[in-house]
Amino acid sequence: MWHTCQFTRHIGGEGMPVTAPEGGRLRSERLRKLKELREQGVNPYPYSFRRTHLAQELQLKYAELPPDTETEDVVKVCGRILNERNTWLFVDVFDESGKIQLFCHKQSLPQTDIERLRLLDKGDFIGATGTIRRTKSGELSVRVTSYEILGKSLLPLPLTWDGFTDVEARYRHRHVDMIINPSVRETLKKRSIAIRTMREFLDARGFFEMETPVLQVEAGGADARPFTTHHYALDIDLYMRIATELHLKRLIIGGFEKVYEIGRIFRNEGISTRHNPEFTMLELYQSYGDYLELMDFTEEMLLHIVEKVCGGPQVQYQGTMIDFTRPWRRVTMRDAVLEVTGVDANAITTMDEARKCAAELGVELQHQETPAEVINAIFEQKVEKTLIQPTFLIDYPVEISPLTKRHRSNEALVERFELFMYGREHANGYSELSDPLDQRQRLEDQARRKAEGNEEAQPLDLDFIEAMEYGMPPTMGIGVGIDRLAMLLTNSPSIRDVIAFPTMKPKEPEGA
RNA sequence: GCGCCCGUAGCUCAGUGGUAGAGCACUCGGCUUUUAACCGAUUGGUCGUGCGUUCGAAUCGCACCGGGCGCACCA
Repeated sequence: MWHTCQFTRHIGGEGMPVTAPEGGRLRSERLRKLKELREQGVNPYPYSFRRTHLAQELQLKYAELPPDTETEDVVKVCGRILNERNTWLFVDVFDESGKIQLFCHKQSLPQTDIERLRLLDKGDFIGATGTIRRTKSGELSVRVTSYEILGKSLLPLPLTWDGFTDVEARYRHRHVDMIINPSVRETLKKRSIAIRTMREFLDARGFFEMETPVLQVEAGGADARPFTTHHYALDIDLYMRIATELHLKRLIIGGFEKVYEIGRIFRNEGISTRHNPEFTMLELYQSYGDYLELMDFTEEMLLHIVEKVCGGPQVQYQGTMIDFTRPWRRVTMRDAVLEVTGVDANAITTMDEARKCAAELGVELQHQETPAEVINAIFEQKVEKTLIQPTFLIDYPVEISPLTKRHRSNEALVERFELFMYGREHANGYSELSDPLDQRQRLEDQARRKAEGNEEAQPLDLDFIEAMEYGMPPTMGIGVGIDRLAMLLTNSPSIRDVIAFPTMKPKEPEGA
């Protein structure tokens, strides 16, 4: 797309020389104005501006000021010009808080300043000094007595009546998207507040935030394909982490009793409205707790965040009310599958029975080796989408949970839950396996399967197993997908909406 | 990885085999000291890229690039 190429060339900054492209007429106009400003001795990129008020502060402070009223209150405001009317008589300036109108009348401004207005463009940053007034038509304004350009823009913003809606252009030029579509900033602000609230919640309970390695020799702790990278000095390939689990548990072994990390995770898998190759996950571990206590803890934490960000225990997501009021439903995997499909996991003991059952339900199978894994596949393909309100699915088969403690009353199960909302997995928690001999056996089993070609089976992390042999307390641990939580809290249909700069494939092939 | 759909001016979109268009934006002019998203004129395009079919391709075919949605994988 030609227009995108132009953006890429000038904003994308892919190391290409910045030359005026063929047809860069709009940009040329602005370069002309920039030159003219400099010739007049005006620095189009000055160093600072000290404002007295944000736009929103003025709107609140003068909310009662009646129309067609002048004051002598002098203020200084600054922001980006996004609209202009009546040949720069009225100028709409936006700062982070909102809009304030500038009133640039020749009675208040020197002639040179009036003439210089024609060198401004929509998109420029401006700082203005003047008195507060409300116009006849009711718009709160600053009657400008002096102004200065704070940053000249060279590229035109898509400030048209039709808006800026091209999805690809919006994601590739997110800074433009944020300027044109304020909801983008609102969404990212809510995400930020959610994460801040989460930190405050955990810090208030005595947790320590930790930072564990991103670059790893073996990427363990989850079932996923990792990214590979290379360290030149050591001349070794390294993996980007797919989870923080194993290192955080080593911190538990090392004597920390409450730790968490809110960190970027990298998984080399498909991209969709619910998956970005890099995403953010909270993982937390607490000694001496089990998965039952952890479910209570999770309810409390997420409810707190929802109330803080959304003002109540309920959120409207894509037309569906999600209610976080405690307690949340807890259902075993066996019961959930039984309810939806009529299949009783306990009645299926052989792979032949399991395969037949899956085929009847139209469930596709891949690496499944045991009936339990087939039941899990049936759950994922048939039951998961039905879990709309917050639901803890509990008691998973041992085969698919190599890091989880066996169920206290059933050897074939583990003490694990996953939290589902709107048919999507949002969190995964369990009573952490702390028996080193059991752990070694289960990871060896995973390693065998990896060797047999299952790329998502977990590797054998000998450092981790050795650490556990020094002794590990009973521990509860959970991972929470921050991006998906942010989607729910902001009613965002795509994960890309809650990520400032989502992963995009380059427009041109490498080396082109 | 698979399926369906999309890519035309800075933005939003028409045009589906016969001279590349509209609105907004930009530039110039007009009018105007309280709203101009006005009026007039101008300007602006390798029609995503390439190869074909054809007298003639934005339009039809094939391949490729990029994107959206759904499926799969997962969080």
